[in-house]
Amino acid sequence: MSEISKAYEPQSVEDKWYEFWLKQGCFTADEKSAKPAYSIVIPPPNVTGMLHMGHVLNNTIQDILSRKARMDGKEVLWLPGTDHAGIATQMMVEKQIKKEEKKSRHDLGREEFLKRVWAWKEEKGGIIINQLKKLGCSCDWTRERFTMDPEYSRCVQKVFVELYKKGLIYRGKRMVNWCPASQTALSDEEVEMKPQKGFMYHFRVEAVEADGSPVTGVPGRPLTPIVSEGEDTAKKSGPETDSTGRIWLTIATTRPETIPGDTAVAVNPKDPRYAHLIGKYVVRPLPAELPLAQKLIPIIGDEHVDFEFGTGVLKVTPAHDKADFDIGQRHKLPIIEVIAADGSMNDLAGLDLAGLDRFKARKVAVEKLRESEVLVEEKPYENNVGYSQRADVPIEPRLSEQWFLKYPAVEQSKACVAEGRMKFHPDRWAKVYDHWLANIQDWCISRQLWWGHRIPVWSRSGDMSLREIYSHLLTAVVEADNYGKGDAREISIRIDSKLINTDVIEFQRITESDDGGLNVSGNHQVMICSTREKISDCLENLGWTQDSDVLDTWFSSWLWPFATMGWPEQTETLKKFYPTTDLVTGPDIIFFWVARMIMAGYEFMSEPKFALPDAMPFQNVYFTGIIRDKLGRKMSKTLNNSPDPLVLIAQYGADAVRFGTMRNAPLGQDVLFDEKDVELGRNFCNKLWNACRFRQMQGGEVQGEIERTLLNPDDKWVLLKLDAAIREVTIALNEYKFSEATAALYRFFWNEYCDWYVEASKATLPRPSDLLNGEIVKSEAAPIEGAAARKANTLAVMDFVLSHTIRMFHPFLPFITEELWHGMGYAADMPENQGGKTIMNAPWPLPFDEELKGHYGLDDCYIEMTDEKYELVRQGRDLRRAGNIQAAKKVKYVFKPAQHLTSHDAEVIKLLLNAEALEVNENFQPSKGTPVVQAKMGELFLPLEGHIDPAAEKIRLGKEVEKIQSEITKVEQKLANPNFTTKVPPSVLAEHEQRLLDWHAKLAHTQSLLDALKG
RNA sequence: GCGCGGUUAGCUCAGUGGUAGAGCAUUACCUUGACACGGUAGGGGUCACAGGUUCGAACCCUGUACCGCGCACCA
Repeated sequence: MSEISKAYEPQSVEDKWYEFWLKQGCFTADEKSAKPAYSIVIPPPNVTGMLHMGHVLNNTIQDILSRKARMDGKEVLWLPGTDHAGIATQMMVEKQIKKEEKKSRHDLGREEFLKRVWAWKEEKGGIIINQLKKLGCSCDWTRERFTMDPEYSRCVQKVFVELYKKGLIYRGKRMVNWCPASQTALSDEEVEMKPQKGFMYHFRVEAVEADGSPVTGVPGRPLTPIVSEGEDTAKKSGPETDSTGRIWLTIATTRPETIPGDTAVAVNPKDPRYAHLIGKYVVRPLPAELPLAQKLIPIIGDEHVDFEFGTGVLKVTPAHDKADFDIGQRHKLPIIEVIAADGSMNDLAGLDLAGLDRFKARKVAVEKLRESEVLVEEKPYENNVGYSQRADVPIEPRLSEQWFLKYPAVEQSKACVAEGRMKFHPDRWAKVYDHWLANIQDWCISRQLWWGHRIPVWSRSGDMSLREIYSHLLTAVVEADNYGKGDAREISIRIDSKLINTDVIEFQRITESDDGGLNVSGNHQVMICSTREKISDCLENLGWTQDSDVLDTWFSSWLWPFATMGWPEQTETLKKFYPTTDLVTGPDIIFFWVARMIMAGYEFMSEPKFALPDAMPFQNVYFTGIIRDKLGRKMSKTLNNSPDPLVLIAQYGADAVRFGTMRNAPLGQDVLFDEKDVELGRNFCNKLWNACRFRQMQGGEVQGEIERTLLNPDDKWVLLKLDAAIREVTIALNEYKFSEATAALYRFFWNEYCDWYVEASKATLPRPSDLLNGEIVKSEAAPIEGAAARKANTLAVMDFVLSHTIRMFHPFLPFITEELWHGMGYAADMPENQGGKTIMNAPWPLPFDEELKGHYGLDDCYIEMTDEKYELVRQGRDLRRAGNIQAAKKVKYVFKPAQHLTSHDAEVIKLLLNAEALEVNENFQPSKGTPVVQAKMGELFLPLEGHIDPAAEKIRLGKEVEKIQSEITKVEQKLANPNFTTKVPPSVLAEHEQRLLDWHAKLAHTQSLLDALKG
């Protein structure tokens, strides 16, 4: 670092070193290494995603952990990659095609559409990876994975087959969460409940006998007037009788558009108001055009009905409500579907509603009820409605044929966290996790999308009628077990056809020919395919068609920790790096991803061949906070409150972005991001840069050896402070407290090293003006003899502190520290693999042991002594201000020491006070009213006749006396309490007594000064 | 409804029973041998509220209020 600029300029430095690291293979993990392993798998970002502040937070933490582990001498694997992100990516490409070509994916067809998505992926897939590189992430890019890589896809297939064979995966017609916008089923986790303002509608229906004739002989209250104002209908509910003696029931609903799908009304059998009507019928008001016979639906009794709620009468729509579906099953009710897949009403909804969107239909249905004078009331109502998280539209509970998974290894997954073998940080998430696991429902894993892993199931519908397909599941599953394994270039296809009572198994073989083609042989025919991907073609030619659905994205990412490492083989990588050490992720995907990965780990890594004592995928999970803007709002595209990290990096440097983010990211709390923090990071880098620049300007080689006999108290002070910082930072990092670690480093480096030590060091470093041809010719601090040695020793201490500090900063600030490590010459001092090549492999600083402390005489008393000296300086500076003396004005102080003062200390005090001179005089007799401060070391005077402002001095001393007195009162009150003096531990008592003495002494002194001034 | 966090300086947050802290912002002064992306010194707090335990509570306990989050959910 011969030429060093005044301010740190990150841009060129960052690119230079990142390229260096890559070229040198510094990030590449060696699975054969003898070093202990440390591993992290990245939470794979969406392949087409762009880096946002959440990624910055997340990946900076992972990088800090990885770099720290390397410095601890571990063999580190940080395995990167991207996720195909089914719905998100498909939606993005569909939107693009719509915009550019005005076509839907159906216009293009499945094959063509998928080509487009792949093309999109090829184009955009590298972006986020490059952005991570800009941030400085030390991922092993040679092992980058994508969840739709061929090898990864085979893992997904194999897992599907295994779970299917175990009976954990099944197909069924069930109520699912249907997203009418993306037209696919969703898992429960993808549904977000949101409060929504709407209306509660009350309408009445007539109770009739099975033949449609009026129910008679039941007394009831008079009919409620249509639209009662300001009264609570619920309280008055119960059957009502009109003037002709007909009986009416009032029903409350928020979804009148589903009335055509009602197949019963339910009351609680214990409800005295209605129980006697069970078995009768009501006339369903919609669709209006149906003949009476088709409008009759039964009144049933079901415990599910809460008679406190609404009117106590529940309309039952089995096709469009989960709870209603269950009631329908219990009572064997017919199911009438009235809402189509796209959220519009179908023909069964009747002439008035058919074709309308569900929300439009709601309004029309209300109108119809009003027209036929059965609408009793319409009042504003807020309830929770499930929204599709991705498309942000209300989901529709819908009956459809889907694939489900009964979660495997649930008990093991619960136990590993409950028993503390796997640790969550902060640990309160363990409770959330446990609660979720205790209540999980089967996972709906099929999606009606095109982009994703297609379900590896073929069915041969052939001549069967549609009805038979539903009741007789017929399945073929491709087994990929042996696929791609060494020389055995063949796979077997097991066609596993399940009828209700019989299993028909046909067995076929596909072998790979030398030219890479595939030969399929079976009991029927032989065919040749040109590529591996043509398996499905073979099957289709044999009369089998593949399920058109794809798997939920999370059904592939739950395999991430081992599918990226070569599973199902027992690879060297798995042997070395599984289970991974740490997982760093946001709590928002604790169920989507973390919990499922744990289950997958236990399910698929428990095989004996993996020889694991515990198959869990990671040992620690660190949950980051959610990153918000400085007003506490979530960052979102619509609010436009999310800064582009790359712009910040360009503006402030990657280190600044990292440092600013980490400094503000306490464990377990959301991060309120403010660009000010990045500015702070930049300022800090600049400070680090300039502190090194100062050292560099003193010239000379790196001073390796510290001569213990030449250490002055300031040296010892800073070395002890360094030791404390090493301890503090190391502990904080071990506990994942990144903001504490950065705060401790910041404090040590800025407030201790720069503010005090560097300033004090100037006492032993001659000014440029004291040098002539490089020789020290003049020094006020000491005789010329020994000055050069003292200077060298100070530089040695600086080099020691800086080389340790830079290393501790490296995980946080990788670029600037690498630059300084080399520039300052510290790299040259180290063995090749211990930091000689790169700071990445330099050893993490260890706290000093007793031997080292003893050797250098680092006794804690130097902290105390030196703190007293600095306290004196602080007070002396205050005198200057109290006397209204300009900071730049050189003044002379007089010090009356309590004990002997070394010439070194005198020089330091003089320098730190920015004094023209410091006269040390044990017998100093100040003139009356000379400003003075009293410290443990002695009294410091500022004898500047003519410059003192007696009035200002009086005010200052007056305030001082006041403050001291209030402190005295506090302590005296405590000591006056007999309970205190008798019950308190002796050390605390002694400390209080000493404190009181100190305050009294100070008071006496200050008071005398004040009196002198007055007199 | 159940559960989990939070409430400390203008802002963002540390602070596990014994003298209330940091950064930013703010005020005054200062371009002093590296750093104005800097230096020095200040001002600023009934630690949400109410009880309790204790010689002593920001800290432990109980309750309340408000903010945030998760889970469940009634038409």
